[in-house]
Amino acid sequence: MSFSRYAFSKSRLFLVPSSPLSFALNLNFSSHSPNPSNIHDALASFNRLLLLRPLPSVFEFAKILGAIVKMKQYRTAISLSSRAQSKSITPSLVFLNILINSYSHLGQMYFAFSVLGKILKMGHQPNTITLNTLMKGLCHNKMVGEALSFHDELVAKGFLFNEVSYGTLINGLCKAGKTRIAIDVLPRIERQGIKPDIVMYNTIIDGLCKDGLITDARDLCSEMIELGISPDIFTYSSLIHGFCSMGGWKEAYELLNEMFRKDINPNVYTFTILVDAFCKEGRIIEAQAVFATMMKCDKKPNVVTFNALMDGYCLRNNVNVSREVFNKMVKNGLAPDVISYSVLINGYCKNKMIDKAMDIFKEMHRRNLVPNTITYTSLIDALCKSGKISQAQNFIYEMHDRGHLPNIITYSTLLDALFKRQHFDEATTLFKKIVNLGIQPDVYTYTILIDGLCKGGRLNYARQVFQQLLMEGYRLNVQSYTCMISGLCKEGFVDEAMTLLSKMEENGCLPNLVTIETILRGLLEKNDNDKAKKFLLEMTDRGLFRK
DNA sequence: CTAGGGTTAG
Repeated sequence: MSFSRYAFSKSRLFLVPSSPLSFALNLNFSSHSPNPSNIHDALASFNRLLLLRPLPSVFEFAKILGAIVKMKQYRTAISLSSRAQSKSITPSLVFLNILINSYSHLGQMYFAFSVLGKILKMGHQPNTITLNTLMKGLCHNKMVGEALSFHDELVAKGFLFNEVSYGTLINGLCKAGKTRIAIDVLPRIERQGIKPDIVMYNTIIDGLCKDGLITDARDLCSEMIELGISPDIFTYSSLIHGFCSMGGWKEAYELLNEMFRKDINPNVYTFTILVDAFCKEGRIIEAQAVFATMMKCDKKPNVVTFNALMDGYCLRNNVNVSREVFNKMVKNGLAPDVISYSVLINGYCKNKMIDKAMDIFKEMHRRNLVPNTITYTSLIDALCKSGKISQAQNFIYEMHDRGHLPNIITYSTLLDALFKRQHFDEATTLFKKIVNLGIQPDVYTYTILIDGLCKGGRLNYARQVFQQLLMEGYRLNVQSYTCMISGLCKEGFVDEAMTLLSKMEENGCLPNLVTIETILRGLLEKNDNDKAKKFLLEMTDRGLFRK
């Protein structure tokens, strides 16, 4: 795909959204801060500049725009830039680069590229920052392939990229789940005389950790060290995160000690990773201890830290304490975000306190926070589970209206609800609808489907789906296999269930206690007591009852 | 005054 049509598009396409009312002339002549640190000061400075005669240079305007973008107020940056331009400020390259960044953050890549068009039309030469910003925008908006073609197109025209360019592309690839391709980038850029640096290595190390390939991540880290690049706080945070999420507490602890030895002090990221990891294991006491240590080290917890802790309490069904943590965060001067509210809503929902959840939902509206697909999904799940299907349906409509479309998790929730309420035909129809919408079912969806079909007396249909998935080599998990095994046992096909048990192990999926119990029960129900005894002994010998 | 890496929710 070529981007030339973006780059050379007519400037009439350069439409700017209308200015938000929020900054209706905030003229504050007394505050004379050259580096505004809050949005009101920034707006005031900008307005002041616009009133000066002669008009200050574009440099001054770009400086404020840069500060506004650092505060993530992209819409404001865009509005201000169009106001400056309407007052006959001629935008500089830096000014326009900032604008590209703002559009990219808002997901408006078409406008971002029309700014590139404007740059060319004005006779500016786009610099590496311009192009890197565009590539980053494409990557963040799920267009990594386009970012790569854009890069190739420019290389073909003789443009030279730098370390930041490749750091951007590598990150885009990793975040798109294409870590292997990201790794292949390293030798390729070396041939162009660009040295892989610590950012690129850290990005890939993090990607490998997230793929569960912690050994590969460690190997890559060693490779980096051999090249004379020492791991930094980013490297350690990613590796510690990787180990924690796989239960490798010993290794995580060793890495932490290694950090201390090297005088690399944990920061808010490192601490939050630990708080979160302990919370997810249900070890809330340890999470609290990390939190306390963090304060002692004079590292301030941020919203993310508080959110992780709140979720930890919710996971232990302690939604009231979670709410206290929420209040504590506010007392600490932090502003709860969409995730804080979603965690609380989910906590109340899981405890069947839907009214409380709805109160929080309204409160978040009052704070001008916009619920997203995840927030809605929690509510929909709770409503379905308590039989309030029409209310759940209303939320689905609301999601569409607000542009937060249901995703596979939302649909899986609905599918589960329909099966649990034994609306088998509606459930089957919904599954077909999901596929028709082009939404890829995940392993949870398939498990819900197979389980629902089995329990709905449609074993043959379930079998068919399962066979299909096995043939496609789809990575099913222990729950999926166990559902199918359970369905087979219930209809008396215990031999087939045992064949499937071998099959799952062949496919590298170990049975758990539920799987074994299911088969055992199947055998006993058929009065195959000898077989049951033999099976039990075999499983005991293999140590499958430990843990 | 502008560009790349690590933390949270269903």
